[in-house]
Amino acid sequence: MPLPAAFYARPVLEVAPALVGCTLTHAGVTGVIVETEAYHQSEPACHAYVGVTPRTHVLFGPPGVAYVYRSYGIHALFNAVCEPEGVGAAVLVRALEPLRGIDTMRARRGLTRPEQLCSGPGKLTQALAIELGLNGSDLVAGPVTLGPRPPGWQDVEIVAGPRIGITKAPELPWRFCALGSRSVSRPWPPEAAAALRGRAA
DNA sequence: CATGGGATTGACT
DNA sequence: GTCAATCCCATGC
Repeated sequence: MPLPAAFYARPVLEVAPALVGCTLTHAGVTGVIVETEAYHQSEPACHAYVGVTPRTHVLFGPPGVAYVYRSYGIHALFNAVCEPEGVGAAVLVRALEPLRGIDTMRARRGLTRPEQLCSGPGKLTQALAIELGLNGSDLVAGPVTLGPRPPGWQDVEIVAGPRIGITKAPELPWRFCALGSRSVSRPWPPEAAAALRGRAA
């Protein structure tokens, strides 16, 4: 069963870490989310910061809807719209661990190693065949759906750090990663690496 | 209507 | 480490 729309109708800073460990499914393949970032209209790194425009109106619409946009003219980036209707906010999904349909992902990406198939926001949309036409689509009815944490991911440890690749509001620790995953887009913040070293091997 | 800047990736020095 | 590719759209004249 997909996550219900009410899951997304909460503060984006609650939803972003809650989505780590959950599944993302489209076009025959599924991955487990291991990295997310939160974006909110109150801070300038968020596209919704400029208010309602043709580009951002999906962000201000009902929660539980996909926001897909083109980055650097090349890549599609996938977000889940959050907060009640009228508030512009979304969670960017930055990395997955492949779970089902790995050979399909390999064919789409032209790569073999599982940890490289979805280890970045532009990579996972390629592996899942998520394109701009899915902007505004319903994440409960599909075709893109998110599901609850599968077995083995119930108690995933989550670490927070600064967001990646932005120039505005870079200080906010609004990036959330599954501690220990090798499929994240960039290494964890230093504190997280220290936490990893501190645990039993 | 012209311009400039990205929530990135992969190839190359 | 550096850098180009490539396109949508917000902004300003």
